[in-house]
Amino acid sequence: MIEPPPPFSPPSKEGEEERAKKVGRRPRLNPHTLDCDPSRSPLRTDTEASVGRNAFLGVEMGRHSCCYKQKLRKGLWSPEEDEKLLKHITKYGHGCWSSVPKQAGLQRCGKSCRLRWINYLRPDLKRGTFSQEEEDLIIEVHAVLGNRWSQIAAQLPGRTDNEIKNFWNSCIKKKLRQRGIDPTTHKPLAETQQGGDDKVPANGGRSISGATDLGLPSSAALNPSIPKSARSVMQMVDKFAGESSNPKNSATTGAPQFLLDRFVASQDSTSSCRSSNSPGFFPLPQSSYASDCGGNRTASVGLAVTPNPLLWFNHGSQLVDSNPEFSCCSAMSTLLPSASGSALSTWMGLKPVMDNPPPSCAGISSYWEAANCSSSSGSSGNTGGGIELQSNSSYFDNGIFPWPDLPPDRDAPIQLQGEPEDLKWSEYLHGAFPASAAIQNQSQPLYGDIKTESQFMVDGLSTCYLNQQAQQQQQQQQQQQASNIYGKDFQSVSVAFEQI
DNA sequence: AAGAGCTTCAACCGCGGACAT
DNA sequence: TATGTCCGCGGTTGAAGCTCT
Repeated sequence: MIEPPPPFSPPSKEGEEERAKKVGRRPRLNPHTLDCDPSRSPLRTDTEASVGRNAFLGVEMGRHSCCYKQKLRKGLWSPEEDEKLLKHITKYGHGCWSSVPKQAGLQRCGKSCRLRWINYLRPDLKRGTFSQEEEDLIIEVHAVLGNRWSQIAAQLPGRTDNEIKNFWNSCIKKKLRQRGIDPTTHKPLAETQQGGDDKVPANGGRSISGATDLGLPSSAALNPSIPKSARSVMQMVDKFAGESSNPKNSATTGAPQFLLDRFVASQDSTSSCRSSNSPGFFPLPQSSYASDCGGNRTASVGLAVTPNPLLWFNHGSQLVDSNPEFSCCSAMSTLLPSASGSALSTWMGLKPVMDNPPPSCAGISSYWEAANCSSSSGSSGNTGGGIELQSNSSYFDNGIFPWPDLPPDRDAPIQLQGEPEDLKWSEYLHGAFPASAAIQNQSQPLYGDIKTESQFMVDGLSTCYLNQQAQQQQQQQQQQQASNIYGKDFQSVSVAFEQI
């Protein structure tokens, strides 16, 4: 039984209002999807796009190749365009993006369609303000990943890289500076200014040095007495070094070293805190960002804030198996439980493998895969780590999204903070775009190789924000999903992993 | 009331990687 | 191996809306 996607939450006016309220302004009126009443719209209508970036453009330097063939629209999307794209992708999946506009009857390039879908129309998008937990998580993950927005976004279900990037640039940066923290280095501004280089740390762009933060020697990673599991981390670091040579990754060059430092530190100093089957706990300094974020918050996820001076990450230990190499990966997942899927697999070139993930790690395992799925759902496989959710006749034979048959809880959007403004997909189908309702009964794929969007990411990290009971329920669901959806992939990847 | 300046964020641009031929 | 195509990512742009004077 394939789980249906989460209910579609179209961009909601209330969400915008909430966001606007937070930033102290009136809600921005977006006539495209927030409100289709053009009388409210200060923006141009579909036929008014004649100036600036909203104009029809012909061939232009730098345009994507698919844009050369015909005059294509640019600029803001009209409600009609949105509806066309939404209907098309909902019905057929996006397949090859370059063919989407043609198939959907849009005068857009595939790239633009992809962007619109990913950033605005995707059913699993969460709208509204960023919660404090999300904000903290962004900061923490940014400290490790740098400006890898897509990977950061993978840690925040329902958020897009663009959204996070904008949020970072417009809000978080400012906040951090106000707190005396350099948003680039995540170090105190005074320190970075003294160093004379407030943009790029002297260690080659390392955002955070765990050893430094902990007052530990960064050379600890080179300690010959470190256990095998830590050495395998070093191997991963070595592997990462290749990637870090890429200038684009310079901002995060030190992340694995940072992980390694902490791993070693944990091996050295936390033995009394370790469980028998856990390779290590990772002490992290108290988030310096949490100071004015309402001190009582206690997040249940690794990269979140805690009132304690040190964060101790315990992933439940059942994830760890007897294979020290794997244990090492598990340890990494402990440190970065949410980053493990996309980030770590990218860093390390490894994928987590569990043939039969135990309940305790079902959420993680499904997340790992789901994160990749999410981040590369539109990919043609070039990420190497993602699992493509190819369209399957079984998906379509019964209708793409058979939500009317869902039990009530299936219709409840998974929300971090509870956002009542989020419309349910079924409501949406009968609301903003009534014509879309017919989609449910139409289901002949156009392509032989369609990447349907009907399987959006399993909401792995959201468990961090749910209460424990809901968390357990969701983990069970995720386990079920993981075993159902990715069972074959687990098996195949498992074989591959054994060869490592 | 007007407009300058600022903020927000949707969308574009260009690059690099993966893949096909 | 070379070339072309496609995709995804991160940086940037600029319109819309807000605040301040």
